[in-house]
Amino acid sequence: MPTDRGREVLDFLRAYIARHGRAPKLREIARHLEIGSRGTVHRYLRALEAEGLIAIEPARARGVRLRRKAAARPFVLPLLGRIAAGRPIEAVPGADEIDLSEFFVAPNRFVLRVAGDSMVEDGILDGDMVIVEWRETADNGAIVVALIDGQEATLKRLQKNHDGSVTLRAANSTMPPMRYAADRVRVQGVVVGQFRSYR
Amino acid sequence: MPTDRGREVLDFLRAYIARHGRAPKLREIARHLEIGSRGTVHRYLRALEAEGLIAIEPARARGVRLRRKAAARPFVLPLLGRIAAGRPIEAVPGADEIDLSEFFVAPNRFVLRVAGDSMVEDGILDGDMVIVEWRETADNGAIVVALIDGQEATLKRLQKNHDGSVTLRAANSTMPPMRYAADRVRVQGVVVGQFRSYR
DNA sequence: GCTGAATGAGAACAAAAGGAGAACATTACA
DNA sequence: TGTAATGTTCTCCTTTTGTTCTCATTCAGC
Repeated sequence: MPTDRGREVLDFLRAYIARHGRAPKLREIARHLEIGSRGTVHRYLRALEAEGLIAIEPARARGVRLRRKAAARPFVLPLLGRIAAGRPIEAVPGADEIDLSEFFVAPNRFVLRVAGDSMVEDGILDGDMVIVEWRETADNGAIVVALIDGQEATLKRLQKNHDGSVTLRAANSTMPPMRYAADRVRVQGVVVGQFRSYR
Repeated sequence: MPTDRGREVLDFLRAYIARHGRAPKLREIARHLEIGSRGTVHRYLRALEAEGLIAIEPARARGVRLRRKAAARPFVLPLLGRIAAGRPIEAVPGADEIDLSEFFVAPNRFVLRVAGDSMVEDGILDGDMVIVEWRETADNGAIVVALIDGQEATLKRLQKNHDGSVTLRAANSTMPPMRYAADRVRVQGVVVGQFRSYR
């Protein structure tokens, strides 16, 4: 059981690691807790290590790792159920919370803000964010970030044709599908998610 | 686990490759990170290769390849920029990463899975998730979870009328707006976000 | 009073992190 | 083919970081 101050150090470690994905430096911990000396901070870290809450890689910058016992609060929201017009909210059995990090966070992903209405019929509106996984191949029908002639980047549905050519389809009936020779189109990533904020 | 500077090199590699389709030159990395020596940059690349995050084709210009293992940060994804049909990805100045936990997670929020097409014209499709903030009041035009007569829960746009009554509008032209006396409608929450997974 | 735990400051040191630049080999390209 | 650009390998340097000390202060409990 850590002391009061030790617990504050641990709380900050959790918050920092959740936010940045790596441990803070001793100086950052000290500044946040208004401690003037790195030596003092280090004493707390050693105490936390002695209790099995963290592991310290000696002499390494940011060499602190949280152990299972001290795992950060998960990135979850309660999932209340399904909502449909005209009926009460239905509870979803067996799924009472949803881990957003499973949906979104994975290696090699990044976010793009969408400009324009080219995917509006797939529910991707101007200003929405899409989560893209960096990949060079994609399945037929996937929404991809494609680079045409090494210059123009677009968000389109991918269709591979039998003759080897590639058709890129917008989800907007005012925009005709475009067909390209295979070597003109390079897939940069596949859209694996989308989100939007109303604030 | 890369050092601070090594991680910045990796972030730049990811952003550059996603944007240009090929790796940068050492001098480009150096200029972006304000490093004066190519030798220093090369040391970072070798460290990243030793950790299995990238592969280097020896002596080749732009001979860096990202490996799948390249680690992402939990809850934080890089924001590469804006994408629009017919133009390269534009960088967004001053916003190079998005903290999804700040975006979505708050103690008074929950997630609902949407069933049906009542909000399809607002880009909320069947099966999408909406993030709802628990509140009893809402601004005009907000998308709300409303309870009608204490029984039916629906997802609709809210419109407060001058006579005190309330109109709930679906975003679907086949569904007519419905008008209710104020005491029949109770706002349960306001939609603050929406997301979708393509897996 | 006395004691011990908790907390803090700061000095001193070794190692890591970060950088500059020279020198050379190889590649890219007009 | 020849020249500039690029990648690669060094060594030397400064700053930052982690680490280990000692000393001081406060406070609770006996």
